[in-house]
Amino acid sequence: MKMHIEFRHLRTVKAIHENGGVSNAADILNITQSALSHQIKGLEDQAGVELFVRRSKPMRLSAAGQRLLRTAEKILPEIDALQAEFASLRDGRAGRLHIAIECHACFEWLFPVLESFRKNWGDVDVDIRPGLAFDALPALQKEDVDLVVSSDPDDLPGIEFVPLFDYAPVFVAARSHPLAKKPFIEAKDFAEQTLITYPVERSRLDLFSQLLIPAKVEPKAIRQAELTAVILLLVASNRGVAVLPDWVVREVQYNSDYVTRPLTESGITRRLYAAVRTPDLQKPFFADLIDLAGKEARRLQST
Amino acid sequence: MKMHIEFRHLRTVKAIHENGGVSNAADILNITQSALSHQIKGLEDQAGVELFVRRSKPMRLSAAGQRLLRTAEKILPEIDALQAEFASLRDGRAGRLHIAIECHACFEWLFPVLESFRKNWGDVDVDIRPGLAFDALPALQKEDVDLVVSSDPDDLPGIEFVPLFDYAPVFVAARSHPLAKKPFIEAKDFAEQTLITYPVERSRLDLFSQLLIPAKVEPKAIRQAELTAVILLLVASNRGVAVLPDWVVREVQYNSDYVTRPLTESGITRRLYAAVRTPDLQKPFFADLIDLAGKEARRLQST
DNA sequence: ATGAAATTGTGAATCAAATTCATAAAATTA
DNA sequence: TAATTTTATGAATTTGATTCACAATTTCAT
Repeated sequence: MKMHIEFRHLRTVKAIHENGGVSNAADILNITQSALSHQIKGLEDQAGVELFVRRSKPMRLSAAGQRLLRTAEKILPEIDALQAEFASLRDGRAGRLHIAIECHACFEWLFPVLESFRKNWGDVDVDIRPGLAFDALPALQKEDVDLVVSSDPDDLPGIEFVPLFDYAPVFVAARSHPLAKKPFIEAKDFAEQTLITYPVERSRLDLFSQLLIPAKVEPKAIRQAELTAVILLLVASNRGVAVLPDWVVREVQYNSDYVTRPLTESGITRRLYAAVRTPDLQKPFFADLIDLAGKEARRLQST
Repeated sequence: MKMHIEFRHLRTVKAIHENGGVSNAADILNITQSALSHQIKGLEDQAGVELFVRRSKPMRLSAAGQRLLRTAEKILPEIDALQAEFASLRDGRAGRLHIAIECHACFEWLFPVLESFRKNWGDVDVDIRPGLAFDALPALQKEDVDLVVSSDPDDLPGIEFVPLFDYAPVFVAARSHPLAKKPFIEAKDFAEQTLITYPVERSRLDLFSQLLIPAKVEPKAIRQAELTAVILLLVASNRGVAVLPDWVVREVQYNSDYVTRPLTESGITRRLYAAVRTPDLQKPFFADLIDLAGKEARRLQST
């Protein structure tokens, strides 16, 4: 015996309870009284349980019926919420914006951006997803995430790279460090240095991809630190040197015992992109986020 | 545009997610792949939202689809639980046993009965419902409660009165009370007494219905107390006299400064009944409760 | 009380929609 | 590139929910 409870049944039971009787419920539900009668009979037959007491005329819920009502009152709002969310998802007021950041320092500017974003778009499900920094772009294609902050644009089908802002990776060392005397830093200068980096593979560090790998230079040692503040602390106390985006160093002034120098005589410039699926660019809250990100970036640059 | 999400859709989405793809899901659900394809298309059309990403071949849930999955995983167990409860309700392992007690002192023996009952019948929803002591029998007929403990059997259609045990309402007074000298108490003895009773209408007190109303005797004063222990306390300190079931006085020996005397020379005997709806008598846990109640009553009587 | 009104139940007919069948189209794997 | 797997589609079929018409109860009013 297979039982087939459907939403229709839950709505019926709820309506009968709230309006006292099948006839009234039928009016409310825009359906025939006969239909409800058949419906209830079918449900009771299949459940093998009496859902209503028929002693008195406007019939009432039995104990089992009341149990069913409890479930109905738990489930129906859940579905209504879902419908509402789909509706506002259709007209662009709601959506999901799960962000993966390849650029390890980007928390710094992303956080304030998301704060103001949430004020405008309360129905958008915002999240930052760390831990998948490696293959973020495949995840973007698979809709596991919705936006990737990256500085390595790639020509992928269905993926758009929107420029956010430019920055310069700069050399950071303690004021007392020998290299602090140089006006700019070159690849070979790193050969004898202990380098402090974020704990990511070197191909995704600007210093390596732009300078050291092409020049085939290897630092004397590499030490890794998770947090920007810790890196700067280590640098200031002369445990090594680092390369960080200029705006990071400018923003996080925990300590002034270090100096910054450009990389190479002309300086290196990098560009940060927001990678999104092409159709998502139409969605208003994506446009708004990218707009906000640009503003925040400009604010940081001018500090 | 009317959208029609059904349980079928929730199960489909869940199956596609868990088995990776429509084909596998179709096998699991014992349905054609074609049916699922149509089903999904219909759902996406009506919801106006893309539920799946079709870039790669075993197709995957989109962001919106994942939202739907969350609801599915919340709702489906709810329905499964309901079905399970109906199933065990069918074969008599589960049910509801909401008890109304007209007899105010009956908490005393009912509580230990329910304690052991719960051990045998964990799936039965047991409750004592105070506050509707007045029209408990109509509530029984309407299935608002399932058992009424009463000492006034009535010939109602569909209601059965099962005898539980006999008891004698006895007179209780302080040892120093003048009436303590009498071997038994008569109606006229109450004329000059302050009577302490439970706070219920007098027609439902044994003393009035069996003795005072027929004899047209009115006590000098009436004072009400909620708890048996308090009544006995008041009696012991000579604030008045009371009439209580014999087993209550025997059980609750808070204080030995009072004596009991029979009402009338021959004593009054009353019988307590469990009123239930006739069909419920077939249910095994009803039989068990009545059995347990009898045992407990006998235990009390022999104390 | 007794007819009138309202409420619920039932079988046959109807109608809507879910599923199947038979293929095609597209993607993945060997 | 062929073979296999996965998904999509249109027409036919089947399922089952709803309506219609009317019967059976119960409640309400006078």
